[in-house]
Amino acid sequence: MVADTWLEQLHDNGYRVTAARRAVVDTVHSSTHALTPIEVYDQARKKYRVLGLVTVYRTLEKLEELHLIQRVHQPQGCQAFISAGIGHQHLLLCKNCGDVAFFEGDDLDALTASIAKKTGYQIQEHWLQLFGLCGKCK
Amino acid sequence: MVADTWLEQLHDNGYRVTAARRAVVDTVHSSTHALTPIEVYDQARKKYRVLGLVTVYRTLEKLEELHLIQRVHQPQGCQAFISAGIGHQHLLLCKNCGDVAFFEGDDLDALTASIAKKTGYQIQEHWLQLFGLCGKCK
DNA sequence: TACTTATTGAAAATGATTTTCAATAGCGAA
DNA sequence: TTCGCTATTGAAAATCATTTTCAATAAGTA
Repeated sequence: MVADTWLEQLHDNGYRVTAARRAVVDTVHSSTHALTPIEVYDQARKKYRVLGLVTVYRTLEKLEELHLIQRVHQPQGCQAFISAGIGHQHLLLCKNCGDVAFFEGDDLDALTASIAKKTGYQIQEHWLQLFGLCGKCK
Repeated sequence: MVADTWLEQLHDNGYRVTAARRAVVDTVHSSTHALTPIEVYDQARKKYRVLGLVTVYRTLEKLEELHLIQRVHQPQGCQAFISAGIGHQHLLLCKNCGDVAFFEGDDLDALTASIAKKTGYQIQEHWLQLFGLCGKCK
């Protein structure tokens, strides 16, 4: 299971690898949908019955801190999480089924330079997210 | 006061123009920072003492519905609102002082075409937000 | 001016998230 | 392998933001 990398990261950062964390990590790692804490809880409990919702919150917090997962912002809410991807990536969300695709290769240098000039801001970061319909839903 | 436009819009859409709504509209309309409901409440109460927090929530809801304000997504949270701007605009936020600038003229057609081809998605919308330091803070 | 009814603020209800706490279990050291 | 320290656990309680309920009030039209 590739989720092992996440467990290693937890361990390497001084966190213990427990059955509860394994269930949460497996669930989030393997999902192509952004999951809310409750959704993670429901799915992870199939793997580890006695899991508590509190532990889901605490584990998501640590995974986010280690940049292994990221919060997904959507019109309906911003409580869902998905894998952080590797390197500088952005998200593309299917408005119909909620599936998430990653992409990279956004070159916004020309745009940010122009905006910096116009606004007088020094631009440091950008958030870019696309919405549409995935191959199956369109 | 230019906020009159927003009051007119409320009125034209069948909503009544009340002292409470005037206070909320004035506050949000004149702010260059994204404000949370509580922040709006605190500021608007200086203009209208008996204002209730519930009315702030209800008024923000209507302003958003009329596309006069928009929700601002940030790492610290997504409860803040700011004027919606006019036409297709994006936000540029100062990480230091929280000031918000608007910009337009993002041409992402080439990017979205390329992403669409790679991912098989049909792209419909994009969210773009920049972070940096404003002229004063940099 | 009068009347209809949208709007109000307070209090209660809800829902999500966080804290508290005693019991348990990881995992490094011996 | 066993031991012991202490991070982690789940349940319950606490907190925080937001929404609903409701009777009193006031906007705006007739």
